[in-house]
Amino acid sequence: MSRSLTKLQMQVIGVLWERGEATVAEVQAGLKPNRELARTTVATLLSRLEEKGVVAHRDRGREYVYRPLVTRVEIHRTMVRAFVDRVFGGDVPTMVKELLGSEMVEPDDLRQIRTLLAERQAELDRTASIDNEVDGPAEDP
Amino acid sequence: MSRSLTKLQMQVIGVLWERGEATVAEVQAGLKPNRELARTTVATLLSRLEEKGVVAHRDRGREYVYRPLVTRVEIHRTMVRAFVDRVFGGDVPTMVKELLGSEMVEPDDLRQIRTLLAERQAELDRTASIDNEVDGPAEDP
DNA sequence: CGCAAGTGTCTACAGGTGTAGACTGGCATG
DNA sequence: CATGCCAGTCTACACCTGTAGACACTTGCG
Repeated sequence: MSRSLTKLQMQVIGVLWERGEATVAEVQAGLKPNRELARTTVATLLSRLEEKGVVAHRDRGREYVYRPLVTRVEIHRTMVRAFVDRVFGGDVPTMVKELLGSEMVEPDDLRQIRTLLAERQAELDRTASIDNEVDGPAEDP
Repeated sequence: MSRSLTKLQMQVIGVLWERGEATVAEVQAGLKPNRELARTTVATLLSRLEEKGVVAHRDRGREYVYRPLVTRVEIHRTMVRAFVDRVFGGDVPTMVKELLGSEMVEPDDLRQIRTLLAERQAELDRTASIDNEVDGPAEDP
């Protein structure tokens, strides 16, 4: 479950993530700044997302109130993984390399990324040292 | 030029990248380990890639020899950019965060990424200091 | 010379996506 | 009660992608 979503689908479920839940009209309004879509179009999109199992609705009077069934982070992870597999054969460092070369990373981004990386590394180091007790020494001289 | 490619399209052009150029039959053979596709299917795929402008062919006797018109790195960059825009609204740090949280990054990957990052930062720092010398406080000469 | 083998072309179809009009039924208001 | 607004449903259509069969043409081989 929780397949990859297209840009438009992301925008639609994005409105739901922002608000917690929303009617078709509210989603349509929430999309407004970016796209002008007919109400029925939004309804179709939501129905299809429901078929895919990523959103659900409940009745409220004569209208439906949709809510997301998957979190943003879940979708993100699924999609990043699929993307890296698809395009880079699962090779994350290569992807990072292209990313850094693509002129879409600002110095400030870089700082943030380094921080994240340090955190993640600390985490892994902790795990690794626990592993070492069981596993024996690593290959690093 | 050089839109995003699907997984299958990546595999097809991947054969061309590997070999420099190839006939339909060669591409079909090159795909073999992964997918069994009819010759006409491969031919269709190549024609469509040609329409998109990412490959071209020349005649050699009665067969076509296809070659890539874009490099792997170009495609990678285009696709990473499109992906980050589509899924993360262009927010690279967020993507990296999800990436690191997605359990697909090994300690060794982490080391490589940190190195890349350091290099890139050094590069940006150089550029920044040059800018400062020329640019000073305001941006208008 | 005639035919098999190999090659490109055309056409087709199913499934997904973006987009929306036409249709239907209920509810509020005059 | 009648009428129109508003919400959901159905149907449709164009375009992209994956897949491939039916055809036509060329050429090497017997």
